Amino acid sequence: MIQKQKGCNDIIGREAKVWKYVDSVIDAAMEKYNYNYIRTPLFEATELFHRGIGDTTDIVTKETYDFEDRGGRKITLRPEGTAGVVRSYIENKMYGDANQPVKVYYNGTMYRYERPQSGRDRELTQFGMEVLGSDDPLTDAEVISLAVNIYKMLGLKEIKVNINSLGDKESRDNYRKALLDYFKPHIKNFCEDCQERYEKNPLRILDCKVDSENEILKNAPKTIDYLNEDSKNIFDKVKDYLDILGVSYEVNPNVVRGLDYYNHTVFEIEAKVEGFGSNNVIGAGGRYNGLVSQLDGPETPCVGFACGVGRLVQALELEQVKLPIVENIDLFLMYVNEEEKKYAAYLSQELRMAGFIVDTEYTGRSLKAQFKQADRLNAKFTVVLNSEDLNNNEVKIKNNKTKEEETISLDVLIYYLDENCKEDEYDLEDDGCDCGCCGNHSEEGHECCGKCHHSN
RNA sequence: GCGCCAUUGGUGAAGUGGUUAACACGCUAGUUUGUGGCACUAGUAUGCAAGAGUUCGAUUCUCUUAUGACGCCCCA
Repeated sequence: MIQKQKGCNDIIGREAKVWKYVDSVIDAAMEKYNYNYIRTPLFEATELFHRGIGDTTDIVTKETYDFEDRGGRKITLRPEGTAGVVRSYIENKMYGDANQPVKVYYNGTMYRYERPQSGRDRELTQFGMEVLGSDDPLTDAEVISLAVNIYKMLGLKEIKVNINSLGDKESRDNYRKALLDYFKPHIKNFCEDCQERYEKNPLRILDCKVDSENEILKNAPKTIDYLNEDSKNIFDKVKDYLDILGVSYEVNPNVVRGLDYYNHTVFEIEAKVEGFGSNNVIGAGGRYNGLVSQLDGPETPCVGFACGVGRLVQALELEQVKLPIVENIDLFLMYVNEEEKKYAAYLSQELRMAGFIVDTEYTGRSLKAQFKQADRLNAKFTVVLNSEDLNNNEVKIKNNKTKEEETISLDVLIYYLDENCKEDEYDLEDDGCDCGCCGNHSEEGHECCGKCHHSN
């Protein structure tokens, strides 16, 4: 048997509906903030990621899917979304667009050559947004609040925003130097990995798991103490705007993104869900003012955010968030003989065109088994087609919930369904909630009926 | 890249170096001349991830590979 590739997943059944729903919420939110959907290729020239992400760490050298195509070109499956968006921004000369800044969002699969473990797969889906062409701290705040609002609209309750600032290049360099000086006399007492990090990526010592309780680590210099005047002002503005947008956050000096291209604002969003362990960071982002020019574009300030959809779905499941997912059909058509079957085929087509969700029997099962199938499909109504009834231009329709059966004229079937199914749909969307399902259920002081899909 | 544990029908699983691989759910059919969901009866893995080895004999022991779970490295 041919199995799926390591770290890849088939998303099927109810879970697939959850993904579809999450996608629809993302689309709706992005539309409100006026971010435009962008699709870029799944694979790009390897060089894009080498120059974009930088080859300082293991990431680009060991953890991407690289291959040569038949023409000998070096290709890499995209491991993240930003590099492709920036490439497209430059190639399509979006810096010349009348509308500035350029606000885009993406939602698609990424590929990372890693050993799978909890919350990490080789094929993963990320959505994210980028604002290119503005250094206004309001864009930093807007990106963070948009991310937070998407989580809230989905009904995620316990989320925490950690922000930090790395400052501009000068601040970053000063900080890095201070950090190296600080750790120099102590590093030999740290774990092996940290000793290596000291050489390769000293900022990451700050979130070492082994040495996290080490007093020396706890008292390490903080990025925000090394911000120069400009950087400090920018960070203060970002915090101001976040307050105005109603986003609660915590300044966490240990948030340091691994890549070189980040400067100024960096942030991570955690889902505080029981059983999520160390994989509770569901989204992260920051400002990357140097990336566009690094990829041969004009000097362009940018800020962005990305979120792993898999982890997000996992968080929704762990929090047992109720989602408005339709798992029923309007009508199941049953029959026994060939004549009735033909009519079932005809009628199902007509009703589908009229807007109803209709299914019928395809496996030659007994009537008894067909009823079971109707139950399994959660059919609101069932019809057993009967030659005699059909000759009288009639049909017996049964409400599968109340078990009441009525004989109605075929001519009014559509109106009958229209009336009775519409009501059901209204119930479903409304969920009996009077509060308007505003997505603010995690806000303090907001009262909820407790019946809608945002509550447990 | 490193480590650790696992893999038995459609599903949850029990089990053993030796004949027909428990049990339950599900599914299909019947009891019910075309109205189910209950009940009862019957059927439902020539098969224990794949390949190789040890053995008279392997689902069981050994090795290799694949996949899954969880750690480490790394984390875009």
